[in-house]
Amino acid sequence: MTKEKLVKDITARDVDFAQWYTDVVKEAELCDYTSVKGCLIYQPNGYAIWENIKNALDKRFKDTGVENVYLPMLIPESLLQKEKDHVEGFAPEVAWVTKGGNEELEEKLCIRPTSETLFCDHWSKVVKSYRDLPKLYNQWCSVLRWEKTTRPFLRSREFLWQEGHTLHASAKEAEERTQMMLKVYYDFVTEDLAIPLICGRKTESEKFAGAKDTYTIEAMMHDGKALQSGTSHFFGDGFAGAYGIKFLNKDNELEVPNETSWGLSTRIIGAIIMVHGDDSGLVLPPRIAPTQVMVIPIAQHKDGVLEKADEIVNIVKEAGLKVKYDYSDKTPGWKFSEQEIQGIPVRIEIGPKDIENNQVVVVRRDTREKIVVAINELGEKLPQILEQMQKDMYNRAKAFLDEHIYAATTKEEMIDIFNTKQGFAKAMWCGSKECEEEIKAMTGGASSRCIPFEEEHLSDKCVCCGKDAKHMVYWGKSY
RNA sequence: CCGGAAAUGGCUCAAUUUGGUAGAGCACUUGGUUUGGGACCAAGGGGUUGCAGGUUCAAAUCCUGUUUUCCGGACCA
Repeated sequence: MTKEKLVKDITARDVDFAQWYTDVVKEAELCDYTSVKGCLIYQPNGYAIWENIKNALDKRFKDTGVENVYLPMLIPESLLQKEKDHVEGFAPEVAWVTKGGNEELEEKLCIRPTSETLFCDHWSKVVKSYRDLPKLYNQWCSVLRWEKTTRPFLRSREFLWQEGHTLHASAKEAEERTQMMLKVYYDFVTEDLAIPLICGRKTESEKFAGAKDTYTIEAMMHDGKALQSGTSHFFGDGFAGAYGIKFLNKDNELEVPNETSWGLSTRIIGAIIMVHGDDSGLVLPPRIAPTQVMVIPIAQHKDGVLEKADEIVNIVKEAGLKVKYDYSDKTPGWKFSEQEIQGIPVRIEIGPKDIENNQVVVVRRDTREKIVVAINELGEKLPQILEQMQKDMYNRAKAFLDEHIYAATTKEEMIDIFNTKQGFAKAMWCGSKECEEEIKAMTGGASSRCIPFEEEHLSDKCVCCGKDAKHMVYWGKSY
């Protein structure tokens, strides 16, 4: 029973991963398409996941002193163009507003692809003194990037995210903040989403447009491809300089402050799907699941079953868990499938046999393990089961990640890894852009994911050109 | 942006090859029987075929354009 495919209409994951992903998104009713390419409707099941991510992450931000703000969605062209690398990086994918009503605008307005420019413009007006620093701002909003290829959650034109922007008196403080926020992402994604990560610094060519350093958390999807799941950038004083932000320090000298930005988007929902999902649909980590427990009565027409189910629902509620029940006249099998497609972490089956024995059957979504629990112990055991499931999900994904990282010391090994295996490679690198490009070409698209904080010494030479190696790099094909 | 496929009730598809007045299954509504892995019977409601032009006595069907989706590639979070 455990391996059997119990949910129809979902393509098997190992048969066609891309189609499986699309099927899960659709069948779990996470989002729906609209008549504008790349702009999605987040349905209740999908939006609720985002709300939970938002709440959990927002709390972690605020614990570090960050305040929320909201800036406009329109940016004048002249403002966008002040930082050269930035505008070059984003120009190909910005959308423009050129008319207001029937009147042509004198200056066209871009719909924000990200808001560095607006934050800088604002700070250039309000920051005067070292006493005004640091600024620790974040905004939850949507941004627009005119993507050519779109996929639900992974790459849409409009997407929801948070963008944090901070301004500091010293480069050191800004660098610390950059790392601090990466750690916030790391903790959140590994602890709450049960997704294991590789993290480190991006190479020069993979950096954010205008950043001095970009740090990243990278997750491995079930098909072995990487998903950049969150980034934290250190800007130095580049943006601040370009936008004329200055402050007087304690010695009454004019200084340019240092800046950071960091973002995580609805893309992470794609990671949850592709790391934890299976042939029956979504599997949500208990801590982030909008509904943690689904109560399904069996033979509900019989006397006392629904009353007992109500009792169970109350016990679960009192245990502090998010619970739903399904008393519709569908068959139990249908209800089981529905709960599984949607990835609700556990269901509770309660029928005449259980009532007789003062018990319920708790079924874990991830393993389908059936656990018989006495009703008087349910309130205590259920949170333990969910917590165990959260841990098991992380450990399974972590084992998968570890098993799919392969070391390479020669070009041949590198090519072999990406031709015959799914996953990441780790290999030494000389630091040149040319080698990154060559590796990408010869492996069929593997790019450098990051230079990890703790590098291993695999050899003395670059895997590509054979010159002296500077760093160990994780490589992978990515979304 | 390049290559391939597709768009027909809410969903999956048929009818397109050979132009002739849209059909099925699922879903939905009502009634009944069921209920420990997607139940069954009966009766019902719902579509000017993605959009815009064109050819024709006649277009879901042929032609042109366009939009969206899916798959693959280049680009990007």
